[in-house]
Amino acid sequence: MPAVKTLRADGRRNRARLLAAAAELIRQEGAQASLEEIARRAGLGSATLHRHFPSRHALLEAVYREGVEQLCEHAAAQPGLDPAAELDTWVEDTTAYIADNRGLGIALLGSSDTVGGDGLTADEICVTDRLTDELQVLVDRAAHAGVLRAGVTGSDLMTLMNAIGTATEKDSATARRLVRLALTGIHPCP
Amino acid sequence: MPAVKTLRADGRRNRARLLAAAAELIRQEGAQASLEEIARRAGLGSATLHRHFPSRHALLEAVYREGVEQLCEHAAAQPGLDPAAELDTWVEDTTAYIADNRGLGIALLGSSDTVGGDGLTADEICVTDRLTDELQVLVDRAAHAGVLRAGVTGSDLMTLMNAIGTATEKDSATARRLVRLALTGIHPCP
DNA sequence: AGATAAACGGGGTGGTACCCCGTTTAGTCA
DNA sequence: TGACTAAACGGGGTACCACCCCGTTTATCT
Repeated sequence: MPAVKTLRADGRRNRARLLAAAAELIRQEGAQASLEEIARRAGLGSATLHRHFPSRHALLEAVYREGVEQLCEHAAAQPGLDPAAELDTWVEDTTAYIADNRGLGIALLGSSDTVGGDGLTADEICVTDRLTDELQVLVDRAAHAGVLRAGVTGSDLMTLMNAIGTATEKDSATARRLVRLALTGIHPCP
Repeated sequence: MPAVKTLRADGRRNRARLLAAAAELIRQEGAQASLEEIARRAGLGSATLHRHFPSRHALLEAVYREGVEQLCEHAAAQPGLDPAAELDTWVEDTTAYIADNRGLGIALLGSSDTVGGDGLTADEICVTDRLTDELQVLVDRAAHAGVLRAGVTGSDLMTLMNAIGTATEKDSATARRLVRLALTGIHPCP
């Protein structure tokens, strides 16, 4: 059992209901889905939603935490691919995920307002940091293997993924095409 | 004098006031600035704003029409640069413009709802088409010169510019860096 | 000047985010 | 077990927003 965890049984149950309702409505209507409607669908008062998630950003982070965790584990699990392909694949997959899940992009963008809502325990970190850290591992590996252009940072790629994923909402096929384009450049090499 | 133009003198004056107020507030608060507040600053009722611009999208288009026109003329005026540099430069400049002018990106993205609001006369076309057409000229020229990777379309680049510009609002320096990155790819060539 | 249609805007509707504060309920301890 | 206490809840209020109806004002033309 973790050291710090205080949340009453009904609180935990209602938090889960809110997250489920939020995930569903966000899938349908995007990241700007009505918070009132989410609370309504969860069968709870809107005040309860605001108590659990003090901002839209906090709610989005919580909704996507699980998916982001899977993406990161997926990255770590890649066996013997070469560093360039490894990086490219993960960047492409993650961008497609952002495109498919309207809202994650916004979750990543927004001012990462001071963590402290009572929906977050101390040992959790925000999804942005989680993704950025994972990406940095891949970037470092590629750089070390000499297959990364000088000056390219993890932060650059993060912004790029976010940009493309957000701009191609609900069209992950296009997102993948654009990512590949951006990774290889628009001009032929020789 | 153009053939088609019917708008009463007060209508024309108020339309200009609305555009000026909109440009100012959008510069301050971004594309989601309150329409009520824009009308208020223009000294007009909100109904008047909605009559001139039936949607936020229509208003944004009108606000940025002039700037877009300049970008397009700038593209046509480039003298003897080689097609690759010509394309790259324009794409970079335009993306920086989108980043600097919060709202233009959204104007480009949104469902280009059927033109027909009384704020548009028949001979005007939407800014998206204007930019896309200009870009296509540069793309064709580059493709003809053999300096464009096969399969790259104007639409691809348009989406990419939009994505990067929107994701780096108010930070055109980063926008330029990311565009250059995307144009040349993240891996070294040989 | 008078007619007529264009343009205006006060004010209504229905929606949203966010929060106060009295009420309910889970957890605890004798 | 029952009583106590703090956690959690939610009805309802405030303030804002987009959007529109419809009676009033005003430009334009003859």
